[in-house]
Amino acid sequence: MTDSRVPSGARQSTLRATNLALALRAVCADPGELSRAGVAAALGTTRGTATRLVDELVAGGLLDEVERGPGSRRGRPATPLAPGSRPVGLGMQVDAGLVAVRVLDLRGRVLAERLHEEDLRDSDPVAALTLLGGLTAGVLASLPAGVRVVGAGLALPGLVDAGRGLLLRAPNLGWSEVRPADVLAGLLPDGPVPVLGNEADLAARSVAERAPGLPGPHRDFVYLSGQIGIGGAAVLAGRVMTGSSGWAGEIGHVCVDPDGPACPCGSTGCLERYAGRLALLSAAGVPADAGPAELRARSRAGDPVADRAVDGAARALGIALAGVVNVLDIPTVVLGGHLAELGDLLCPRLEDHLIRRVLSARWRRPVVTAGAVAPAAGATGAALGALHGVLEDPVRWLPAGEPRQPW
Amino acid sequence: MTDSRVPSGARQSTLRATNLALALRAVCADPGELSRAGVAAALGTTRGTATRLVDELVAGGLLDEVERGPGSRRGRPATPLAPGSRPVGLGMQVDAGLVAVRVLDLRGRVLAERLHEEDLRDSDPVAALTLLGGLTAGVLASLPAGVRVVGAGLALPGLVDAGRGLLLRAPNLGWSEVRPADVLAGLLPDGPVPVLGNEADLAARSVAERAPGLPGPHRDFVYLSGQIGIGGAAVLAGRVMTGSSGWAGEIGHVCVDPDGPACPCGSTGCLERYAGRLALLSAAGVPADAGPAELRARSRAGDPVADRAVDGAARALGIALAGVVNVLDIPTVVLGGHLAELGDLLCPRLEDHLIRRVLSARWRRPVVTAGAVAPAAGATGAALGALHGVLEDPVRWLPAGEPRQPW
DNA sequence: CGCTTATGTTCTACGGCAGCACAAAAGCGG
DNA sequence: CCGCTTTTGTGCTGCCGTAGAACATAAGCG
Repeated sequence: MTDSRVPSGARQSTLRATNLALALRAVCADPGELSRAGVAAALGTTRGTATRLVDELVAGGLLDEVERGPGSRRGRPATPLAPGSRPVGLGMQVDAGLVAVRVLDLRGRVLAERLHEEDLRDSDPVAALTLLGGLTAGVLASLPAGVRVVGAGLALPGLVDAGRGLLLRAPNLGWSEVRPADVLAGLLPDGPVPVLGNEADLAARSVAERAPGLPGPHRDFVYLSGQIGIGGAAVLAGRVMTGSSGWAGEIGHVCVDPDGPACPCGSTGCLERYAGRLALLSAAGVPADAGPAELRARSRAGDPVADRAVDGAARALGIALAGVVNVLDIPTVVLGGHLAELGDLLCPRLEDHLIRRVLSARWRRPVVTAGAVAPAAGATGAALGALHGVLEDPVRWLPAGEPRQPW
Repeated sequence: MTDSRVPSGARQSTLRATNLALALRAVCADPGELSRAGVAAALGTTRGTATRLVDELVAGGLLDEVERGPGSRRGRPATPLAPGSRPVGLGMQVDAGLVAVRVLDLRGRVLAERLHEEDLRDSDPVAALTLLGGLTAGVLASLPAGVRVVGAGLALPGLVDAGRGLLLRAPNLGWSEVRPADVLAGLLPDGPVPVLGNEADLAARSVAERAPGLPGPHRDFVYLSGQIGIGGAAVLAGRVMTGSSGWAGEIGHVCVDPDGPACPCGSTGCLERYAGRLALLSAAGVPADAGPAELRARSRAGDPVADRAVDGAARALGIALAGVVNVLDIPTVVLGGHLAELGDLLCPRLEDHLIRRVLSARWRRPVVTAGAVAPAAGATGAALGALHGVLEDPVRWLPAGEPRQPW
């Protein structure tokens, strides 16, 4: 007997499951544009087969037949399909500055949300999670009848062990070895246990897709989440690379200068010491509570101290990101959080650094853009992640779907 | 009309193709250990189905029925299966110091090889490739009758555009915009066009698997190829991450010290300036033609200059690798080339640096090991890559297999 | 108002796997 | 030595899912 892992063989039912998933994904990638015939064309099957698949998905609520627009082509009019509106995903987030809950449906529409700003640095985990639980209970109670929560996710700014549902360490919250489900369980109605995820990974996911299966503006990019620290995530072919334990993306602790200042993490010259929110504001002489907007205003007004601080951050970001791009070959960078707020100042300078330091820049020019400045992007990503369970295995969510393997 | 890419739907023949591939992979992962019944168990199918699949693969030469050993269990003795010995992959390599050709079969056995050492720095591409073509023609002519070359690969130390068959730039060879197939085509018998690949990526592949589908000692690791420069590759779940254009892994040009020496690449303080073969030897005061073995001997004999050079290289490698591990979460490093030769000196020091600088080291300790010091690992990886085509789509290589889509 | 065109549905045919029964080839025990 | 047990390998039938084609449906067009 050996330990080699070979996935189990495909049977007839696998075929149906695969095609159901493909049909669903095809509609999700093109909401409202595809009919049964369109699905058939997209999958390369006959219309007969597509009809069978779509009918089953419609019956299970995973697809909706929607009203057709005023399009007037020849022939029998098609019945446009859209992702079902009943399955919804629950996304939650706890960050150093806010607690957030957001509910999305398969079309990426926000059905309900609640944000609560509060300084949670060095906070008590139980208190903060109790607050989150209360917000979540309220949001869930406000949902229209008939929706079905298919999954839940919780974005946290730290190292997470998703398998065991354990937050190992979140420096900016001051939390260690916290198991959020223990606190949330008592506050929420019976439902899916939230899957833990890293805030930057999930925020990146919200950039990679606008709705489950609906690609966003970029498919391959490095995301930089400027919170108090600097998190990151690499997205390749629309998939967030989480590494072998889910701890990938700690760009904030890439060494930018070995002789630089010490970092609480034990290393020296970490990127965060130069481009983290607090480090950047203090280098610019901007009070911490004034925020990046003030820094941006001062720099644009010609304040040399502020501008030098931005320069320093751009240089540090350039060194770290050049390393990342050299190693990963993903020459597109999307800035988030406070870095996005400084986008017009940072992007061109960052591009200059990257062009100089990236080996392949001559053949493919690196591009740096600022992402949308949306609050609690992690919660959106967590909800998207929850909904992805439906796209990956639609059979589980159809009436006849057994919970899992029957034996 | 949209541009969304949804893979085409699965039909009955897809099922068979999938199961053929799974059966083949199961045997490759456990050569000589699985019978038809074992394949059935591995795939979770019935023995009847497994028989059908295996018979087809045996008829096509992709599997062999081998003699059974002296195992004496109860019941009817099984017929052990092994990957077929007729399909072979051709691997070639051009490096700054050698030209190599190697032929592997599906069991990972070397059927033939030829190595030729020569200083090819700033060489003429046509001359070098003509030399390679001659070696290859000789190797192919020496192959036993009945083998079938299923693919070919060429490992090159530089940036490669595999899609267009173009070597963009190989600094240490002094080559730019070279199309090797143009030279090789006239020298080789009609056969598969060699697929270009980066030397480090392919060397990493030869660490990741000992034969096609047979996992090597590590599944997740960062490989560092110490040639004249320093190439690298990240392997996750046994798959080499080549990035969006295939240019990933340029660890040699990660910035280790922004105030460090200028690099011909345009950046400053690149890792190669500290730990590249020539930089390291010259810092240690060892003549370039003496090589890493001499450096190792001096350091172990207590030569302070040599030891300080090793320290400097370890420090630079530590800074760069800590960044890579922080970003990718792959806390296993395998050293190759001249770095492997210095393994006993470098590994412990490198681990110390990583433990200090890697954020997740507390939960998962980074490990640095030296890989086997095998010459022309890139050629082996190229041959493995060529053979992988068989594992991915066995139907193409079976008698009834049409070239591709019939329409 | 009939023709054209595209969509959606229904029916039969075919291919592939599951499940079962059975044949084959060994060891075990009297 | 022979029958029993055990495991492997091979047929056979039935079920399931898709392909392909014919047909029904619902529009626009002249």
